[in-house]
Amino acid sequence: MLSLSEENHLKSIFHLSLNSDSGVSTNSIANNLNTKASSVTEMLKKLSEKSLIVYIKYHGAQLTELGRKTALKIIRKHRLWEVFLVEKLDFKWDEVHEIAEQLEHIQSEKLTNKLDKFLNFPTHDPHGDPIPNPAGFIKITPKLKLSDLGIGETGKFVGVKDSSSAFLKYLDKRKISLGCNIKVLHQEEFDQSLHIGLDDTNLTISVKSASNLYITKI
Amino acid sequence: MLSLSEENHLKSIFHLSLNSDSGVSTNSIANNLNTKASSVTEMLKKLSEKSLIVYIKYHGAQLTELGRKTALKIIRKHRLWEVFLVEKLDFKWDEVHEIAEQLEHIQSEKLTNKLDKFLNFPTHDPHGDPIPNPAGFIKITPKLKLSDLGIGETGKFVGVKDSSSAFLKYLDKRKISLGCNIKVLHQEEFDQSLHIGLDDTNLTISVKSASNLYITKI
DNA sequence: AAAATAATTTAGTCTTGCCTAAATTATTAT
DNA sequence: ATAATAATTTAGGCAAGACTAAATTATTTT
Repeated sequence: MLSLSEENHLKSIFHLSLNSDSGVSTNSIANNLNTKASSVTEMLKKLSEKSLIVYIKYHGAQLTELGRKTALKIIRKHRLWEVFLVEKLDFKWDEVHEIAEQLEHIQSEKLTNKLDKFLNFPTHDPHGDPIPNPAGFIKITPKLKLSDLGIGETGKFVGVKDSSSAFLKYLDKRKISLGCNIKVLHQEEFDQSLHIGLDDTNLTISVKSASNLYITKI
Repeated sequence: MLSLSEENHLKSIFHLSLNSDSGVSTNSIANNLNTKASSVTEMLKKLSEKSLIVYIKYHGAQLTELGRKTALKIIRKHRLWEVFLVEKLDFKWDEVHEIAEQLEHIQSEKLTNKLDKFLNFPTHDPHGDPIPNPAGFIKITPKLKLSDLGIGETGKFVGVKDSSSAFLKYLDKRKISLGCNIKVLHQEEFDQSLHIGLDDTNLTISVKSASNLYITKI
């Protein structure tokens, strides 16, 4: 049985290792968990003791197969609970993260699997992220971006890749807000910029922007 | 924000104070929480600091109004989650306690109230215990006993008051098991013993036994 | 390649919540 | 009413998980 802190470190390492194939640095974990590097170092030693990570001093951590499965089981719970909160309890999909952060630590495989069934075995959470199976297996597919849609298709805007304030202001000015539906109307040939339809307005955005917007197909 | 341990101590004091109108003893709490008296003493000081209990050295603890409300909010969550587990996830009502012990500590009033609504504002949990309202108000009614039923009425057996092994053996021998439906068929005049109908058999039990069986009406 | 800078680890401390053993206070029995 | 027993508290310790400051190792710059 892992402690809450151990679980959070594993999860953090999992998420951070998606954007880098070498070891995950102590600092990035500390930053991710709002804690200090020295605290992370201690935890890395502990997780290493438990064969959940490979930890080489000064060179960060990598999940072992066991660690990866363990992380994915927690992530499975997180995402299932998010689906529950949105689909059954009518939460907005941007309100559920904090609550799911708590629920993901509830220990009961039976509960998780019954919840899965109750939700009719969903494959993705409300942010479009895939839900691992009971054994902690997941097919990692790159998240769908607006630029991946074809002409005529519609997606719901569920997240941003680069969340720099410049980009967020850009979205704000254009009234592109989380949760809104975006239809791809047309693509310019010369610069691949997209003409898109929002609720009632149409506008044009660059490929660069479009590939910064995560969406789920509708 | 209370720690998990603080919440558990409050809950324990609440439950123990139902069976005694003076202060709840240190030892009974320690016993209830599978911990040691000395640990409880420390926690009582802390809860007292926070105005959740009135604690007089060597004379146990009593909940303040604030402490009582706080305990009842936790109990509300516990019982709502139990209803969820049984009604929505198809758990057996005797499997849910341990899981609800974890879920009751999830912090989000919004979640609790949305869950309440989703469950259609249940008034009792699967064991027949009443569910406090959002403000932590509860109408304490003595739990329904088999001896409270009238002739012709049926109840589902949901718990025992005195759980001495003698009594449990008595039940076992008579094949009276948790969850079974019991119909009151007739009452003897001279000793008030009850003729009851189980699934397919009939038998007679004393008033004493009948008032040891908690039930919910059907 | 050495110096400067950044990242990481180590050492030492703190808090929470638990423990055991000893001391103190309440209760019960004679 | 006092002695014996039981309950409770105090004192002192321990492990987990966090922190700061100092020491060490990596990386970057010149």
